[in-house]
Amino acid sequence: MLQLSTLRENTQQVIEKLAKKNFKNEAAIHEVIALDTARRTTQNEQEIILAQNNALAKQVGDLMKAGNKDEANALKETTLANKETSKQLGDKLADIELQIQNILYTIPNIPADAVPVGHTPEDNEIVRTAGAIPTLHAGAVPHWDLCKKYDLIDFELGVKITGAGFPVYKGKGAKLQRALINFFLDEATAQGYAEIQPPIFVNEASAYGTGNLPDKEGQMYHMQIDNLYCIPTAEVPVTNIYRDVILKESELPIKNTAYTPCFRREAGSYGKDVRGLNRLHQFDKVEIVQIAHPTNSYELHQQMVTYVESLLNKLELPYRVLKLCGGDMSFTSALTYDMEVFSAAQERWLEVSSISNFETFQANRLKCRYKDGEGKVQLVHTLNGSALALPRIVASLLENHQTENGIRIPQALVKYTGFEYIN
RNA sequence: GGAGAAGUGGCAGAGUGGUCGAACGCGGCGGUCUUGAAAACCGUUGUACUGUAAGGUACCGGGGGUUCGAAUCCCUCCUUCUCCGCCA
Repeated sequence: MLQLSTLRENTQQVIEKLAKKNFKNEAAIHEVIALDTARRTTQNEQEIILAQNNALAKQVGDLMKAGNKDEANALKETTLANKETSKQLGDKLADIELQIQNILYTIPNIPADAVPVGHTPEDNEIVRTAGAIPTLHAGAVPHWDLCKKYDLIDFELGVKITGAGFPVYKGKGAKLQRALINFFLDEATAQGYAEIQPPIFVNEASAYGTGNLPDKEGQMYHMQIDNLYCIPTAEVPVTNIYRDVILKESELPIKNTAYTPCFRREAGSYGKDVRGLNRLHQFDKVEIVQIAHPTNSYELHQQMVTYVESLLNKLELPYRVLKLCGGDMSFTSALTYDMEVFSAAQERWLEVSSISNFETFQANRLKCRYKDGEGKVQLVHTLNGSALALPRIVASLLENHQTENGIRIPQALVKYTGFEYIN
């Protein structure tokens, strides 16, 4: 959620910058500014009446004490009339505030200057490509065939137990999952990220806090009986730790990492995008989150990218780093890098991580702030990234490292799997 | 799930209808003293909105109500604690 002060003070600039995100609803911005003016007028009117009533109430008290009942009763009439007016103004104020909030929820974050112009994924900027794309042996197959061949992941069994998109990991497939989770957590911890194990269901307030509500209502599983949501990413519970918190400047940056299962309804996905491990309803992910000082958040953002690259290098996977264009970025992000690995048998790039700086957009909604040197309260910057999402890593790992004699486990992972080959 | 008790500032803890944004203490910050530190002493110390400012308004778990006036009374929800039941 953008700050009203930003919209009010830099209206034209904001409109121009939002064009890069294909946001064309200028009217909404003007409307919200007008509503804000109305809000202040109304609030002022109400506060004058409230102040008057506060004074009158004191006088009534004094008169009663003095035994001057008639005069007290006369004052009471004014008070009661004021109360009625104040109530009406209060209702009007609440209505205006609701309208303001509803509009603010529809305005996306301002993209950073570094964000490339563009509308589709084709317009994303390839920052760099690294790692050698392997030449597979004749007869190499996509990961879904490998899963079946080595009995690693059973998709049909998942359908029986739950439904499509809920695979069952078996044997070395299950062990590989556990190995990757431990590997990612250990690496993150070594980089100074404090490990968190959060709840995987969150309440409504948390879902609003990170902006999953109301924007992505239909994308989350919802448990109506207790009004809880299954998290689509650890970002939600971890970032909400800092909801309504005022931090000390010296505490920044806060670095957290968490492994959680993630749940996504993925309504509207179809075809080759959902084949095998490419898109699931339940998957495992290790997330990294930073709560940062605004002055160095972009530096930290780069460090996060470098860190995720180090993971991909250790897993010996070819990857590329994309800087997302305005049209492909998420609603809440100011700058996003996507990491894609090349899945050699499918011969396509798969997104395995998305690393974003939200600047104050999320912090404003979360009310996560810090107190600066002068004692003033300021919004923090929030950042997060996957490090990493498992399914597509597993897909590319199986495909890229397949040999005629089995699937080779990258050296860095062997101490976690306990085996060097899947065969 | 049943019965009872309680939720006040960073913490601890007073306050049961008006003068309470809230005592006292601890902690934090600033200062005096000291070669330095500790101790002691003095001062200061919530958030938001609004206003150029002075100031005003709101907030004592959340929401609603009674009253001229609510931290204080009533309703409701949430949370915590104690006991019982159930249970990985």
